[in-house]
Amino acid sequence: MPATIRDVARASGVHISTVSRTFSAPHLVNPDTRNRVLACAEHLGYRPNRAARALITGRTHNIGLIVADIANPFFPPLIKAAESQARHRDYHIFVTDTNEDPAVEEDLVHALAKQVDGILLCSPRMNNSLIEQLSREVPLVVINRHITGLPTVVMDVATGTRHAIDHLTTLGHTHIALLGGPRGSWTNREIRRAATTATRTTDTQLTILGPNPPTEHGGHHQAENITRAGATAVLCYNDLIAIGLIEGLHQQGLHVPTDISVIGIDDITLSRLTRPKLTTVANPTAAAGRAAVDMLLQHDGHWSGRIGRGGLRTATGDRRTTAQVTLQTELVVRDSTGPAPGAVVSEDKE
Amino acid sequence: MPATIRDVARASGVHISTVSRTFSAPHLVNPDTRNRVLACAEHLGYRPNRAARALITGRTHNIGLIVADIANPFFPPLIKAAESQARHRDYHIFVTDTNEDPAVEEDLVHALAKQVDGILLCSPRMNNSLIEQLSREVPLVVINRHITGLPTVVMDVATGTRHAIDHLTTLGHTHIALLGGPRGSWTNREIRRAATTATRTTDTQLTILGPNPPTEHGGHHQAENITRAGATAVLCYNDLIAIGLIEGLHQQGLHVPTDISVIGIDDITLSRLTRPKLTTVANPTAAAGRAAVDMLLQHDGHWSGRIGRGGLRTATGDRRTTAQVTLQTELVVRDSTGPAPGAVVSEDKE
DNA sequence: CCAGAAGGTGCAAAGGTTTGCAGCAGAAGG
DNA sequence: CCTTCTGCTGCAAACCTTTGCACCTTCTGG
Repeated sequence: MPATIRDVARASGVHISTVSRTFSAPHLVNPDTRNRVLACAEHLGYRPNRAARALITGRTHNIGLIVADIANPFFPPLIKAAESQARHRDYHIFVTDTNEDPAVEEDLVHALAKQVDGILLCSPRMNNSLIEQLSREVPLVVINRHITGLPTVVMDVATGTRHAIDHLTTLGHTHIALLGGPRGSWTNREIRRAATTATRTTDTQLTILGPNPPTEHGGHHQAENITRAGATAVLCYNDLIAIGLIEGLHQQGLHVPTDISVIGIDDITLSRLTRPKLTTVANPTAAAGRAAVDMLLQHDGHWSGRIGRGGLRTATGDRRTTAQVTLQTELVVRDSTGPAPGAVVSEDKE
Repeated sequence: MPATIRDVARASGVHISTVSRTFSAPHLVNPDTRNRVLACAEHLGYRPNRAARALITGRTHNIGLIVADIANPFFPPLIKAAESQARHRDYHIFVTDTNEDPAVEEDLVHALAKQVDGILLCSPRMNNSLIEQLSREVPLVVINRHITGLPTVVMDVATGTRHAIDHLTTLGHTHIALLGGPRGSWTNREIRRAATTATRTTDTQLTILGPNPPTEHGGHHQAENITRAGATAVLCYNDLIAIGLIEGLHQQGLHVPTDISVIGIDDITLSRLTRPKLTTVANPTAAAGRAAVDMLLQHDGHWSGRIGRGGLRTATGDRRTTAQVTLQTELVVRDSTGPAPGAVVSEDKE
């Protein structure tokens, strides 16, 4: 039933190769012929069969996107941006979910490898050497993790963390807690490192609690430990944890920000809708999604140089130039942070 | 570089057809041979080329999923469930986003048609006749819309609406406002119809305001109109609108639920995290995602009956039996609803 | 001991497209 | 008028897999 290139060829009185060229290399065919072919194709409802095209070109025009948890509100904006960017370049995106499981990650890379031109690996939980190995099997762009020698897109969460700590110390907080994220997260390590460094210079005490699952439950469970530790301010691995924490503190009868200040990281939509509105380090997730797609496709352009008949893919040893993109974060001060209880803060806001 | 069926055949000393059968019809090949082949395949890192397979079988083992807005928190749980269900059946999912634009919907169906075995059309905004027409080009399962003659998965939002209205009238509310959703939404029409019917039997006044975009802004903007109308309770098209509305009311100095009650629909995760926690009609979105995948794949099974050599797809006129699934909704009472101001309610709660 | 079945394997065509090469016509240059 | 070039088109192989059919061997039952 579906019209093939052959039907179009017959209808327009040309050879199938001419039809093929009309679509994949229009400049090679006479304008008159081209228009005739296009008219016939339109009329027959012809659409190129991507499987057949993929079979011979070796390019599927598909991209894989692997995320830890689609339902985690951090990811949808990224997915959305990536999908949109890809579509503009005539690519489609497979989205898959690993349930935060490193083993599933590896399986998925393999499963997708043969039917995509490249994979966007988002906030991976597996270790670097495995990622490097996988990147030899299929073009990979890693998001939210820096790996030397691989194309990566990361957010400058270290600077964001520093700003957050500064913000808190300025408000007079001298004992800050850090609620860490999941094991295996590069971002988590960055935050811990940055927080440790930032508090060393001042007289601030830092209490680190974790790892925690990156969900509101993760934050909720730690509420007691926070108060027990005596911190007056908390920086959280992400907004979800922060929101769960606020909820937990609230149940203990503590008020945010009067009794205790809370800062999240990410700036998911949700953070503007809770009460109090969350102070947070905004991550440009949409930009990250777009950048990753661009990097993958730009690379893909490089790779697409055919080496003679059938030389569809480059040799594995190919050392291509890898780009590393770092995106800026921004501290967004809202209502969940305030002066430390009892602290005297000079509020010269000029 | 990537190993093909031919490499495996050579390595294990059998014909390529035997290798093929080892993977696609294992019971037809001698266990000894099979193991030898599998060992060689494993050793060579062979993975079947899906494009080639798709080319000859006509089945891509891919599913398209078209949603209005990935970033709308209603969808991710559905996407996640669908993806997981599909993966268990060795299918992958293309996710695309229409930005609430009906024209994009149509384009996407066409773009996806040739590289998927079927499409899940989620909360479509286009009209029924167009959907029916598209369903003749590619297997379609429609979610959140009832169309006679097509396989559909809907939530029984009418019953949910009735329960919500009952809940409000029981609390003594006599003037209820309904904040409608976007134009073209089947769910929106259902809610309006059910609300109108439910209020007619009692002495309740119903004020309908809309259409509104299904976002928190949509609700926020209507806050003034609600108070102006004088309603003491509001049922919203979805939780996002409800949350935006509460925010807007709050800015007017009104307190929820003391001054005014608000009910949402969907029960997105967020609804449990706002303050006050939202009373809402819970929709089983994950179940819907799974059901839709099942329906599509079951149908697909039907269709896969090859008619002789190369008869890969059924004729278009094929009148297959279509299933219609309706999932139950549930009223979840939380903190955003309470007695109408001044109303005397008998609180016999045992 | 023979007919027939059953189990396992090989053969080759087919699926829709891309692309290097060859061929052809007409134009440009000498 | 002959060459050379350019612009366009046709030819056919190749991409990798699936599958109907035919063939061969071994086993079963009579």
